[in-house]
Amino acid sequence: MAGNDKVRVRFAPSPTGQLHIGNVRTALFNWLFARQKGGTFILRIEDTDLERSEARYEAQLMEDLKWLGLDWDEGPDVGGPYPPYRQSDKMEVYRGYAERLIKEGKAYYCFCSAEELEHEREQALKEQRQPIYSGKCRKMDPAEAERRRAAGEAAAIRLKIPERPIRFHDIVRGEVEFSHEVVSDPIIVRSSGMPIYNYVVVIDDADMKITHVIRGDDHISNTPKQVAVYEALGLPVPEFAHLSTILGPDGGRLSKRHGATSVANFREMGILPEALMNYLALLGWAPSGGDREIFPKDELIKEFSLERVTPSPAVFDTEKLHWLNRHYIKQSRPERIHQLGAGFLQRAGLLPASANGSVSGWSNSVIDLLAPYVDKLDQLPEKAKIIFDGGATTALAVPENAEIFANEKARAVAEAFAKRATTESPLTAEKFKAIMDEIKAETGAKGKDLFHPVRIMLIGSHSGPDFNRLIPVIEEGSKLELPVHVKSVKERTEEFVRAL
RNA sequence: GGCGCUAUCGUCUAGGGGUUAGGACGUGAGAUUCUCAAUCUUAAAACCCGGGUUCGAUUCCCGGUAGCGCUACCA
Repeated sequence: MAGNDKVRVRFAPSPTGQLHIGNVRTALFNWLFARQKGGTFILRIEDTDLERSEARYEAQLMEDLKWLGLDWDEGPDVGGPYPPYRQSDKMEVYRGYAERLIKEGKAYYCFCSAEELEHEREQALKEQRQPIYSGKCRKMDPAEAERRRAAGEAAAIRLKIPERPIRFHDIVRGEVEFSHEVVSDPIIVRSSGMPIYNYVVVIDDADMKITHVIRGDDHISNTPKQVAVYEALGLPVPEFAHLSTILGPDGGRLSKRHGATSVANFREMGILPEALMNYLALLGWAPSGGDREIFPKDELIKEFSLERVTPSPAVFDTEKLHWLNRHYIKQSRPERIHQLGAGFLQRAGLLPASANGSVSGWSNSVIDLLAPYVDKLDQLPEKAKIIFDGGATTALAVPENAEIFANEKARAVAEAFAKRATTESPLTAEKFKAIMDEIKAETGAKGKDLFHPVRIMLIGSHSGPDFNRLIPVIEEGSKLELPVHVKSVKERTEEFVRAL
């Protein structure tokens, strides 16, 4: 590969399901590499597996990539100089190349039936031999093969693997070598006429002038077959970079049993795209020095380098993702968090589907109050219980709270507060402060002894947001027409005193 | 089974023939705050095992072990 060629990379997913986090990481590394080098990032849809491919997944996948902030320069939707960008639209091309390989004696027809092959395979395994193709049809006279084909016999097409080691260069792993003895003559076209992935991927990459194939390391064992296809076709072999696998906390492949695995999952959880991007970039890559964690998109493009990608597999760490997400929530423009947060509260049935002026203004202050407490935005409804539930009546059922009220002084504080709060309604932050000063003087309680009982009365817990911000939110909410009534300070206090 | 890839704190990683092996998440402690969260300070925490090369290996080489992947007319 000439070093000064313009970088062209691709992300080539199969539309067979939700976009997995491992695949997105592959997309991200391709994209970062392209953007940094001023190259081209291509989206190609690999749908030769007609059985499993679905159009809706293709649309979903593009949406997910866009959400994350990845854009492509060429693809099935935007076109480009080397169409088509969907394999199912390209069958004739694959067929043409296959015929050429046969004519040149680099591939041959194979008439072995699936049952026959399966039997051979089992036999080989039983005898502890390498389960590779016997090469039976490889020796067949081409004229004989043509006769059988003309007679209507179905045949797959196999590529002849040359009898020498196959080597390729991998940016992440260095030189990789496979003995030809472990590589079967691969089928490149099924007897049905449908070409096979290991074959079409090469043709597509070559046609699209891909310079760097960056993909998951589950493809590493397929690479010698693909290199053989490049060589048979006389096409330049690109650079490879095989990215390590993302593992679950138990060391197994990250899968559904570990929880969220698709981009859609993370979006629905209220993970911000920039947090996910930052986190994913740090999985298997680190900047020189390795002492920096926060990387917004632009910084990532600037700092990223394929040479610094780690070859070892990485365990997905939700805690660290959450840490980054909290960081980006704080960094975000408030309006953005207001909008996203309101969506979560609406879906939880806490806010009306369409909020008018005063409700949406209030919703914003609720979100401002609670957002600093969440790892991800879908925790907002749970945190909002202090506003919507109040918890005054159930508060004493919590042993920790009951213990606090076992103290005479705490009861005195509660009663003193109730006396004033029920007459001063609605309560403001200023009046609240004045009341607390009075109670402090009257009961002699201060610090935790003073504030804990009051907080428990109001939100059912001795810890929570600053009173100065909490009180106005409660009082304002109590005046609004909402799907779930927000109890005023007065209501909460009265209810609590009755329960005491 | 064969082949391949991988191996630094619990996790993500930096580093590299001689280092107090660095940072981050998480965890513990402290400061601050009415409380919690946040923030700041601080502590504990790692070079898989065995050989070889070397004056000296965690670092280079070989082997083992473990994990993962591939071993399809799936992608």
